[in-house]
Amino acid sequence: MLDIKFVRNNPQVVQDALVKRGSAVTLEEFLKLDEQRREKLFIVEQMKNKRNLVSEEIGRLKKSGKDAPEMVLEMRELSQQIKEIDEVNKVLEEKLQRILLDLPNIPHDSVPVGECAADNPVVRTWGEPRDFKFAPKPHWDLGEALDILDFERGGKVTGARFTFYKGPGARLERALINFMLDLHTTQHNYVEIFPPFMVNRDSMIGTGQLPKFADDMFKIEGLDYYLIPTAEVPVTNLYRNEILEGERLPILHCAYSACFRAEAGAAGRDTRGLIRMHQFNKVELVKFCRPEDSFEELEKLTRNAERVLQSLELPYRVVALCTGDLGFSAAKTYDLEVWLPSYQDYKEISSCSNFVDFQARRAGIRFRNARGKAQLVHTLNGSGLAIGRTVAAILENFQEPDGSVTIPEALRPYLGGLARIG
RNA sequence: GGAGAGUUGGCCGAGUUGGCUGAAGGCGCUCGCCUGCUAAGCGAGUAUAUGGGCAAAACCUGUAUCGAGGGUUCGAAUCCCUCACUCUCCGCCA
Repeated sequence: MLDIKFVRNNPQVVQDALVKRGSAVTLEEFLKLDEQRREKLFIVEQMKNKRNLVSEEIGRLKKSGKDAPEMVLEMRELSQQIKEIDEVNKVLEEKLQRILLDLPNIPHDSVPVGECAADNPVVRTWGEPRDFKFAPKPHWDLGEALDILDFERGGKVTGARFTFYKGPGARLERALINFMLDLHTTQHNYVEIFPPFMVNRDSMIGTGQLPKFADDMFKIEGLDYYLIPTAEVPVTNLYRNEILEGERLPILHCAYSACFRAEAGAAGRDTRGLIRMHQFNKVELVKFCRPEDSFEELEKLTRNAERVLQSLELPYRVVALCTGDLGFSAAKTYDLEVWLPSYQDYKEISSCSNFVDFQARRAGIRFRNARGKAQLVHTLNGSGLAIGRTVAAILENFQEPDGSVTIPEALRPYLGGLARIG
């Protein structure tokens, strides 16, 4: 959420940002409502001031044994008027709040201007896509042939975009989770969190999923709880409505969680394999830091996520999301894209973002600055990494002509020394 | 699921015959004084949000906030209703 005062005083800056994002939203309605609200607020607060003063006076008179029926009568009427204006104001406030909650973050100055993913500049590339001397298979074929992935039964037992991992496949998934958590906790100083996989509405609003993206989420029937689309939600909301001691910053957390996404609007995309599932596993990195440090922390966080791909010897590239492709809450985002032979392309496996104070304002996450004043923190997060897509990348990039798959060296200790599947 | 108790400032904890209580007292913290050092002592300060003064900072000022929402009242931390959460006992369960 943007600062209401900032929007009020810099409407053109906000409007320009909306245009750069490719949004057609205008601020006219907001500015009009805001003006109305402040006008009414000023009036009603003066009325309340009068009521407070007169009520005190009535109290004093009563204490000294006197009565003041005409004052009571007058105040009764005033209170009625206050109530009416308060109701009007409440409606105005709700409208304003809704508009504010639906406004996306302002892209940072360093974000390239562009319309869509095709405009995302490549920042750097690591590793070389392997030159296969045979026709490489897609991971879904490899997985089924090796009997480690079972999409068909996933469909039977639950539905489309669900799968079973089996035998060494299941262990590979588990190994990757442990490998990544160990890497980030022991090498990068993140403190591990194991979060709830369901959260309440306030948490979803805090990180920006609600109210705008309700269709992307699975909601628990009969409760105001949602399955988390990423561990970012529970972990960022850990400190919702708290004022943190400044010395604690930056706070670094990593968390494994299952992630649940409705994938509304993704019908027909990535229908085969592990790439786009309703349920997938992910290790997430989350940071809370001082405003002045956040862009440097984003660079570090991105490097931390890259380290996973490097350790697994998976070729990848880093792209900077352009203004048109930037997520709703983000001020700046780097995507890590891993090479997938089946796509003959790089495919997103991690998204690392700086949200500046956008989430912190929604979630009320603050710290005490040097002057002892409460100030909003900056929040960041990034996948470190998506597990399912990592499995896909390993299967495809490390496949052998006979259909077996070599396990990257770094991962073998987590598989009891296993060097090859199949 | 059944029964009971509770939810006040960074923390502890007063306040339940409604009326200068944004909130006593204590602890903690900050600054100052004092002091060979430390400790103790003394003094002052110490919430957040949102409006106005003003374009902004400092500052001044209004309003709101005692789990959340609603009600009664001239006036609610205090009375009433609904909900959430925490704790204890019972039941059930991994």
